[in-house]
Amino acid sequence: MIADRESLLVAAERLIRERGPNVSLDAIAAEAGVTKPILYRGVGDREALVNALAQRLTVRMTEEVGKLVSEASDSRDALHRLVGGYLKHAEADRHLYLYVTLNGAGDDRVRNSLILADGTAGQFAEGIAVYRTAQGADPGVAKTWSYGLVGALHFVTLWWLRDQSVDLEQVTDQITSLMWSGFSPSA
Amino acid sequence: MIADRESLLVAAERLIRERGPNVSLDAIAAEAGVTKPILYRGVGDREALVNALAQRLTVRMTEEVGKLVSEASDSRDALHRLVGGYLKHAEADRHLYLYVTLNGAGDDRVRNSLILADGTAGQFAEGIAVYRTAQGADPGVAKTWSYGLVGALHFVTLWWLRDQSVDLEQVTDQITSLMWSGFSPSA
DNA sequence: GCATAAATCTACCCGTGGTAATTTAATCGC
DNA sequence: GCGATTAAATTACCACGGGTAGATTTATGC
Repeated sequence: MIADRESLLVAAERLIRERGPNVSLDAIAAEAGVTKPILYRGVGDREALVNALAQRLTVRMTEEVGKLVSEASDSRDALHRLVGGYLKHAEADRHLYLYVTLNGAGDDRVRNSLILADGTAGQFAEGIAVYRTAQGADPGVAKTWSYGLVGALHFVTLWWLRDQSVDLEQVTDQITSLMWSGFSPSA
Repeated sequence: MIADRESLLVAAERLIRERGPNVSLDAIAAEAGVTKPILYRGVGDREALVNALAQRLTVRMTEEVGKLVSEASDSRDALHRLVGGYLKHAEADRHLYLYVTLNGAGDDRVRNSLILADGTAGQFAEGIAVYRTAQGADPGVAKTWSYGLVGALHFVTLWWLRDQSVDLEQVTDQITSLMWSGFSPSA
């Protein structure tokens, strides 16, 4: 079995989907039909692996959610589709989503725990800046807002994946409402 | 040196503040002047320790932030004070904040990563439900919103602690604006 | 003062990330 | 085709952290 970077990452994704987010590097290497040092040569250490998987997950989610959003009738509907798409994808790929997002154990805990967020927030920030500029509003909030939105989405996702106490549509509506209109009673 | 639960937790907090969030249970036990099994007898396993520290941190933050909020002139000002107080406390106690919030490595990653959030979100949810009811709005959003707000606050905090690229007041204003008025251009 | 009981500590096990040393495979020269 | 050299992989190991059983000390009762 060949061991280029791509096949290693594919094997990692396959194993995580199948066995859950608690898989060792040994197990991943074995799944790829190689041993640990080869995995290291191909993708680097654990943090590098998580980074790579995060990037791939981000690309897929962005692609899928982007398609949904592009068919939206207006901005609020776009946000609604984004939220729903995010939740749906996280649920469908929950093990991988958890593997990528929950990795606070390294030396630099903050860095690790923001691995997925950094990528996602970057995309958000761009969109927000453009949108705000078009609205004649201050685009300086983009960075802060993007982390806030990603954080909100992420925590609601974790909570929802764990408890599943409400259905997808309801959560989507609720969180969309919060993000769009905020907490103020005017809405 | 005595080794009741309280002194063990105090020692843990002291060591984490001093040495950062990457401290072992061995080191914590040593700081308390005892050994690991005693630490286990007093507070339980690692998850129990994190839980206990999370609860203590939550109590302190709630107390401090609650005082600030109680002096607010209106609801929006209350939210603004809450956000600012949260960020300030997280910065002042950053190591402990990181230790408590970034613990996704156990068997149940989701559970661990929501340890602080569950407590905080619970408090939020109560307040939200009351507030919404008073406004004649649906209080059913409380649970979802509370996780969303905590997530937003948490991620902005992590990002801000890491980068410190904007000052506290600015971030506070920005995230308050997002939470209060939302993403919609009407604000 | 001695035996028993209760507390603590030392020593160990296991799993995981990361790497060095050993072995296997492949290439080159003849 | 065959031996020597080089490149590749594998095995074996180390370090470290969480968790616990067994050895040791300290305290209590007679």
